[in-house]
Amino acid sequence: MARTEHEVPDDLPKLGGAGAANPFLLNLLRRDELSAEERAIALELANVSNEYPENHELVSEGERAKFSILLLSGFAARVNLLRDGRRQITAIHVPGDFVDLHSLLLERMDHSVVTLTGCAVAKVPHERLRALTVSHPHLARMLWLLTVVDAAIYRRWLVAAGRLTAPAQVAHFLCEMFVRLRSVNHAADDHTFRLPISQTELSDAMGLSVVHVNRTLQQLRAEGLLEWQSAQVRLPDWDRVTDLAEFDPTYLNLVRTRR
Amino acid sequence: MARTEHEVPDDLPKLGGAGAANPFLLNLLRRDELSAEERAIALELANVSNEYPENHELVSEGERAKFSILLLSGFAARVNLLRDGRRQITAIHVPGDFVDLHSLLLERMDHSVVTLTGCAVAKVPHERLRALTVSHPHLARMLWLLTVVDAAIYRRWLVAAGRLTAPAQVAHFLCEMFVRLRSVNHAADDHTFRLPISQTELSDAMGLSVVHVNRTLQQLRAEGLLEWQSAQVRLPDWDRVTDLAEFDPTYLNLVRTRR
DNA sequence: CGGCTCTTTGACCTTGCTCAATTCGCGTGG
DNA sequence: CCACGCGAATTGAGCAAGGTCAAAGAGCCG
Repeated sequence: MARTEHEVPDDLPKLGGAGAANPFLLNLLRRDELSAEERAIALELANVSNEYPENHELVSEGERAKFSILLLSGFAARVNLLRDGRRQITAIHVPGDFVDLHSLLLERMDHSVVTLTGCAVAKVPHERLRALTVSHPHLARMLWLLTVVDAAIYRRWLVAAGRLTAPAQVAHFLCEMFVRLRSVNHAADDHTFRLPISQTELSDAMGLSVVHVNRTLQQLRAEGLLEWQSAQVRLPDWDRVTDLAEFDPTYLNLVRTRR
Repeated sequence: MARTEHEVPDDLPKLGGAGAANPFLLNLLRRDELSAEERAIALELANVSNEYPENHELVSEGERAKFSILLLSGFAARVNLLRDGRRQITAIHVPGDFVDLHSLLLERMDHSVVTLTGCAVAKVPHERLRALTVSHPHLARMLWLLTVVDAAIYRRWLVAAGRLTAPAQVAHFLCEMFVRLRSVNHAADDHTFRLPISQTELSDAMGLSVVHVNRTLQQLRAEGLLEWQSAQVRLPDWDRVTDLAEFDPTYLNLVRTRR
């Protein structure tokens, strides 16, 4: 995880114009170019949308899914429950994430996906996706890429959980959230963004206790690395916070290249 | 992670006959049926093999890979280094694993892959794989599946790291290794298998200190859950060890179904 | 004005870490 | 055959990060 550069690339293209409002398309366009036809299909996949309230189970453990869920607005979490009721959140999903693409290939869900806020989602039938792997291989590779980026994020969370102190781990998470949200135009350049998750949820994601997360946040605040009030987060000192977290955004693959 | 059944399916097909000796083909055949042509291609991918000694860096952090590495024999690890030299192993790969399939879609490697033993590997050019996504969509989906299973394993490691005690975490790892090795015919039905990794490597995978891993192993031994001498591991009480670890093999997707 | 959820605090405990030293297994050269 | 070297496994002692339990504030909505 040696860093060659700390900074988020300041040359993140603004990607205005058609479809820029659609976070899913944006997610793809950050990483490769798409033909007009591919863009049209992507927009169509993200078209029909259902609304769900906070705390709704979008995907249930044990089920055999018939469609994959694309998150258009709101936040969701991948949750694993333990016998004694404790839980681990293995991923936080933000607008534009194809939350449940994995289920296309998994025989049976080994975890559930829950909304953390009200969410608008598109449900894409697996048949449709399977057909795309035949008719549009490049677009299919882009979807594959999304799952591979998910995997890269898991790896980074593993590193953070295994080898960083609590403050560094939390800082790493916040840096990641900032970069991911900014890539879909949900974060401002001054490192401010909306993060509507409770400390309990954060503690489940970090594998820490709520009490310790609370104290960790206070510590980050005291060191001038974090402001967080009523779901508004700001990272006032990006250089120091990325340094503490050993954060290097390479793993997010926010680079346009042939895939 | 509620378990519906602890046991590894005892009906794991033996999958004898042509190609059964090839762990990569086996890995695919455990999860779906393949046409004769697909089987031929899979065998061909796993054909030309290079040998590397222990502790060889197969993939280096920062590089732009031009081929993916398929592991035919031996053990390898995905490694992330931290600034201070500490490291986290995010995955252990066993024979048959398409270790580095992820690099097909990643722009630049954010971690390295290192052999833990002598290894025989096949290097598959990315061009070849990209062509397969066009010419053989189903086979491509099977490769996609392999990366999605990798992701499922990461998630499970996250749960174990975040919410299990050290003994349970280590036990979970050993259960997983057993099931994965058995699926490529590298483990016996009496829960014995060869696991040529040092306690230091295990500690890097678990995110624990070597000292603590050593004590944890002693504890598992004392409780009659583990025998481990000179790279031979045995789990004498499968029911109790899966219970301790809350191990449920569903996430490994060792089920033949349409993908 | 409750009632509810989320955040914060205090006190105390325990898991797992660090540092440092032995011991063991095993291959090598004498 | 045996001393030596070396990496890996093991042990001991003391410490610290993070957990648990329980209670007290804060913010928000009906």
